[in-house]
Amino acid sequence: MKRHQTTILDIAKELNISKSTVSRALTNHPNINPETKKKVLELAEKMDYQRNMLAISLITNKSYTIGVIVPEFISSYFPKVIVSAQIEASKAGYNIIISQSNESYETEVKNAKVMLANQVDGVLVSITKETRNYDHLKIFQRKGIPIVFFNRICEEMIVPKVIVDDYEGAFKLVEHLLQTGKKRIAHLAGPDSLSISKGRLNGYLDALKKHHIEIDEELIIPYDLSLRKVKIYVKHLLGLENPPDAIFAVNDPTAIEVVQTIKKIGLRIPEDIAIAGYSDDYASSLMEPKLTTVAQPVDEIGKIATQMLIDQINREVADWKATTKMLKTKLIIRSSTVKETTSNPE
Amino acid sequence: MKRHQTTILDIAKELNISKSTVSRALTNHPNINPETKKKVLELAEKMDYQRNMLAISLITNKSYTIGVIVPEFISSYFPKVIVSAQIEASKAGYNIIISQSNESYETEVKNAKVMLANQVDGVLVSITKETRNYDHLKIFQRKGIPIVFFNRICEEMIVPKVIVDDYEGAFKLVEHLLQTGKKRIAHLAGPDSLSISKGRLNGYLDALKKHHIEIDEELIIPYDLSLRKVKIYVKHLLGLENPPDAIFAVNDPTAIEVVQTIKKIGLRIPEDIAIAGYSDDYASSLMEPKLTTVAQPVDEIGKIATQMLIDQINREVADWKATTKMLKTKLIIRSSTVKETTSNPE
DNA sequence: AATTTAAACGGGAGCGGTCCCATTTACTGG
DNA sequence: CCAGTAAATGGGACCGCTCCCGTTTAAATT
Repeated sequence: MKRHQTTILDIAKELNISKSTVSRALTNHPNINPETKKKVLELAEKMDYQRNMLAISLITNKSYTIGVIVPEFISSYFPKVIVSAQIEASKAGYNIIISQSNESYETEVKNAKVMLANQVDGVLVSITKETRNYDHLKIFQRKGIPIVFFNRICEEMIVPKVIVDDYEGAFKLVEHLLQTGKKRIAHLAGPDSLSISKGRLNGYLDALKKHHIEIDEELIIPYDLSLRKVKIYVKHLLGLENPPDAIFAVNDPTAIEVVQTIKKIGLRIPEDIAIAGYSDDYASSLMEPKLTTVAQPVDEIGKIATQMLIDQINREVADWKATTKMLKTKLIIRSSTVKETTSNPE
Repeated sequence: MKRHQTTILDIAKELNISKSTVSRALTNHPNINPETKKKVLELAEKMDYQRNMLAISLITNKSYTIGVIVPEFISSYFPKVIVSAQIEASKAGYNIIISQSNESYETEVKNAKVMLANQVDGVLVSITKETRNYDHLKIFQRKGIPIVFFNRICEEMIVPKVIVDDYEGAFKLVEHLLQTGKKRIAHLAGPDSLSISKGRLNGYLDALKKHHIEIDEELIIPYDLSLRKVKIYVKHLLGLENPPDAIFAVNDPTAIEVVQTIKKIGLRIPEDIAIAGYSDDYASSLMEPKLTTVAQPVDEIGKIATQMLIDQINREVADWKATTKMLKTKLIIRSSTVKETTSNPE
């Protein structure tokens, strides 16, 4: 459908002035008569004038747009981070283009190109579980477009990152499980292409070591985050001759799936088997039993990542400090690991 | 940070040809020697060339970008619709700019202007609970930029809309409650600026009428979707001399909040009081008791809305058929309304 | 009165592409 | 051998705007 634009030239003609003057009125330029300015602004309003950011961005080589690339949109984690990022970006006058990769490397690559083509001033990225090649992201670096990773970072790229202390979070969680008397703690470990998986796995391992629990490789299940497979793994674990008395899943959606499976089988949670997850999803506090998990400061993650990005954008030259900001997590103990939470007055 | 762009002129110089020829190579124009084309494409790849969509959009007056304006991002509803919309848009070569209004009218207006300034080819809109003035959306119409509403529509604008049969969904739900023997069904009704609220309320009223249940105004609570207030309303309802034996909340997040409140008070669900919601949120099937609700075909909504929008965009002239597509809902009966769902083999 | 100075505005190049209209080159047929 | 034609390329206007530089006008200074 063809559409027509009101341009500054239309305003200029109507007022019998030059487009330069109109431009000055619209951009708060000092060299302009306040009366002329007033006239222009009024007419602009009346004519439904909207500045064409494409033209402006083309000239100024600045789009005031930030790209956000996230792997998925189904868990509550990324939407929450994005809301926070959007609020922060908005404060600095930036808009956000969001794209979700559907956990597909191909889609991520495509989305990155779109961001490039649309001249974003910077990108906030969390990679998919499939991403093992980073060329599509390194282009940003080569072109001098700032990039900040959060949550699912790319370790080999030396750029700013915002993460949480996954190691410590997992460590505390596993210690908690041990304190409740559990001895055989299984772990559904995420793909080792993701640093979060590694961090959580190492926290798990070290907590066991610290408490002199022998590590049983049988209890560590490599898992690619496909929820469909959870049921199989759980049944496999329960079928072992020496089955686990607790399962620590790499994230909450997985833990929720584990709980559903266990409930269907008929075991009691947490008496027969305790379950814990990671990230404190929206549903985790609502389900029965409520899920013990490690909460991440989602708002802060979105806020800080955006601040770091805008900071980079505003820098004259690229000084690759590339600080990695690591935030603390919080262990949230609920009824999936302890029989009755101390009565919960609220 | 200053950055440099590889332009078609760089390629042209390098190859000693004109930028017109380079352009032809890059755009699959027929009038070009295949060998020249090959050379150009190879060099472009080597030089990390990325077409500048800003420049292209400026000329062609087409951005291949669709704006999406949603009121919130916290429930799973809108993210799901957006994922589906993005997939559909992508098929047609369109990208998506998403903005969420945080249920704030002001933010929605701002976001609409951003969409305009960024020259979107069309917009997909679901309004906030506060929106009562539609000038910021009518601008799109005036400028000939197609707009399609979904879910939270603007009734007074004659444009394509994608909705579900809220009336019927609520009707069936309330009939179900009556069939389980409930007699005094309360309704937490949404703001009447939203058509969905009205549809659900009318479904509720008509279902009661059909079954000759007298309507008790006391049981209909006007509610502005602020979850914090739910607790107060529930306590108020329970404190009535003739309290309800069922509560139908206008949406799932509210119903979930109702359930939490009732559980804390100590009443049994559904024996003492049954609870039902609307939209089948992610958490609804996980909580205890599982929530009876009315499911919406989210994937289809996103898909159809996007198709209708792109269809409008591709039209030569605006022929305001403005069809409203109404989709069917599905009643999902769970344990918040019936004691034990018939054992659930899966 | 002549000159300086500042305020306000106009003109035009150019951002990175597309696309129309020449122009050049090579090949065909009479 | 030359007009006619098609294929391939070049040149340049233009999309809507910013921004630099030059011009006009009026007030201030000497």
